Amino acid sequence: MIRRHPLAEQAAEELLRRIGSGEWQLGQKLPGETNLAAQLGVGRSTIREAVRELAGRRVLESRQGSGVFVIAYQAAEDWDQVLRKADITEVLEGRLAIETEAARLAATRRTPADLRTFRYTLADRKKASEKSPDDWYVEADLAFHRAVITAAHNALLTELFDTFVPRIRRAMLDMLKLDHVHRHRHDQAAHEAIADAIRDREPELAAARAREHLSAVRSIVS
Amino acid sequence: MIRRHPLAEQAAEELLRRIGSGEWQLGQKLPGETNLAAQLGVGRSTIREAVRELAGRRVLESRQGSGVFVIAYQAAEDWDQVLRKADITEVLEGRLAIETEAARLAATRRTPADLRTFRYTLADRKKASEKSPDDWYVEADLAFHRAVITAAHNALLTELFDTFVPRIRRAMLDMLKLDHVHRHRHDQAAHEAIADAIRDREPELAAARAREHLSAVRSIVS
DNA sequence: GAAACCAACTCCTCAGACAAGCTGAGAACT
DNA sequence: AGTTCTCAGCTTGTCTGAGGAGTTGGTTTC
Repeated sequence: MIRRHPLAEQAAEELLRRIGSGEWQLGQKLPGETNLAAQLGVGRSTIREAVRELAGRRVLESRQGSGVFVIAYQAAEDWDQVLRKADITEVLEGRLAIETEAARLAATRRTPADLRTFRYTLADRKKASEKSPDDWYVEADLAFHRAVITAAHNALLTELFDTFVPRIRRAMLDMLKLDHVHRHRHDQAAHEAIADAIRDREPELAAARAREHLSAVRSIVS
Repeated sequence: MIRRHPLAEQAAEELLRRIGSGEWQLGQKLPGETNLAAQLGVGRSTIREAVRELAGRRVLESRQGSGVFVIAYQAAEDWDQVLRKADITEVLEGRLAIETEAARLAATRRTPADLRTFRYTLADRKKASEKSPDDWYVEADLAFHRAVITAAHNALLTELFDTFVPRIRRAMLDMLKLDHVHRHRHDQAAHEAIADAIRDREPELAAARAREHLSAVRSIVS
């Protein structure tokens, strides 16, 4: 049998499996390290590393002198993982939800500094849309969109967007390889229109324009 | 309660700090175990546990015979943690974004089964709104809102909502302790109106009603 | 030039020793 | 009796030395 994973990783998986199966309840203590090592047939330091790995994932917590305790039944949703596998259409719909609302909020909360950022990022985006490599263009586009989110002054929305960014970036790069047409034309104008609506404090207009733009993107990929 | 950090945890934090500061770039190799141990003034097994912890958090990856590599600049956002600390107003704005869009999508995608779920959950909610304890009422309310999200048939939005649920639940319970007035009156009607708009395939109406309802909730807490 | 070889690196695992901290039972005290 | 003190025996924390196993890059060999 080929061992693809180190013993410590296998031990961590085994512990996670047993926790999931209800062998140890929430808040309960696991058997001691020496005991576990004997049970799984590995050395004590191997068990320690397995426990440490699950501690990093916030499933276990070890207290010196007391023991190792279960603090969560399952690893917290790894959004990176979820997003990596998610259908790009679903991600775009999530993004649409967040960004539309962010545009609406931004129209009432934007500061002069936000407007300055809009100008800079839009200028960058225009330059990049002309003859830069794809990844520059994508970064410039994302920078503007992030500026819109930031202007909503809601840290939760910003973090949500940042979580989505890697997935969106990959999807955009894939898209650009297939379809170079839509890169130049009305796109820059659509972005400027969103910024204008936010600048003019028009929540509904900003939201509508953001929705329209992202709906267009969604209809390209689906 | 004071909490001492074991050396291995401190070492993990130090490594994370150095990675964040750009000392080692993405994909780059860290110095060897013996080297790092000497640098931080700890034993080799301590370094190994620190690395294992960061591996559990998907920041590092160690390959036997090759070395330890950086695979992410920062630990994936622990959303449980983020939400626990987040301002409830921000969470409600996030929920508003997701749920409004979900209502819109649901109006075009809802199945007969979804409509049945609406009827059941609305009936439960009505019953619970009359004389059940607070936590029943909250669960019944959340069940209906989850049904709306589910009817959008977008797994990402559903997972997003589920991530928010614990935080929303706590906030609702806190709210009900302060203000028992708004529990009965127009609330049930507002929920039924959302369900009706989805049933009648009216995306804009469904979205508007969801927005209105959640805006009302937000204005109560802020 | 290409394949085989090898040495020097890396992480992986184990065992043993001791330190540090917690817990509960019993002794000592009030 | 009730409270506090003490300590033995458990726990995890840390270090070290010894090999095992895999990777890498240079050297030798053909």
